[in-house]
Amino acid sequence: MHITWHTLPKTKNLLASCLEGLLSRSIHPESQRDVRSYGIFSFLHSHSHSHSAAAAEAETFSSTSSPAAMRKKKSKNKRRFSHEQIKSLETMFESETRLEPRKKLQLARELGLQPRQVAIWFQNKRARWKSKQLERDYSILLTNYNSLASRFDALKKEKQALLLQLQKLKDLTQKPQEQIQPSAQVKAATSMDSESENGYNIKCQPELNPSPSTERSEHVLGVLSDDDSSIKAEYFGLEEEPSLLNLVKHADGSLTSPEDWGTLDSNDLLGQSTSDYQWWDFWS
DNA sequence: AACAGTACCCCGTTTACGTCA
DNA sequence: TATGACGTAAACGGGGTACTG
Repeated sequence: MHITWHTLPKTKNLLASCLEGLLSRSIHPESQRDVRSYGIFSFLHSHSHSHSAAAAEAETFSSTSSPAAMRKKKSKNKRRFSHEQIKSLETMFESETRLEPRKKLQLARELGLQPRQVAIWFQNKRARWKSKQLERDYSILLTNYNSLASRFDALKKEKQALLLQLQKLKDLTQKPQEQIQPSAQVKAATSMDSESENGYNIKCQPELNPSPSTERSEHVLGVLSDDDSSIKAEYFGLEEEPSLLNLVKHADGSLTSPEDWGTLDSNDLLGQSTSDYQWWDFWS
């Protein structure tokens, strides 16, 4: 038997009927449905039909229509699903993103598609949906990061102002130390514990342990060294979360590890930093 | 318990169509 | 009108997992 492109549909139909016969005798009926939607069955049914249909259309249109119209008509039926089919599939996808086998068969029957086509459409749809979801998540994260960054900058400025104030107060306490008697020092020290003029309660303990106080002020001044990344890392508690650190570093639009996104709840970014680490912990 | 067969999933890629400059 | 580039939907293949006999 000599098989050409013209005899191919007939050949395929012959093979398909043979396989149908074999299938009905050898495989449990419940299993037949999926076997029919796979591999050679899918090929024999869909392609033989689509090719013969396309060939028929080609014959119909070749004599009457322009090549462009013919191509349009041909492609319209050959590949893309119709709007009605897409609509039904979308509707079903909204209710459940994974189809039960029975529903898949029913839907395929209703839409005139192969069950495998429905399954593949759902697979592709899930992939598209996931991709869109990633874009949405990224957008949310970026928004959160921007608001957090601006909040951080505001706090940083506030901290600078408070440190200046602290330095002034220290100068005030050290000058009397040199000039005034010890009794006056105690008075000055106790007054330091009271509320400062801007409303912030700054605790200093120079009289109890002068050297740690000095260390602390050095530490504070060290933090003051405009090393934003170290400050941010410390502030956000990112030393324990390298992935978050990377996220912050790359939040300019170059997030490089999308596989980590799934584990990253955008709420954590705000929640963790605010609940576990207060802004005044900078120097306390 | 180990194994083969099957169905389904995800992921990356290919194929083919639709659109636009 | 034809054409090539490009985006996208449909389809495929491979690898993995769960289930069943």
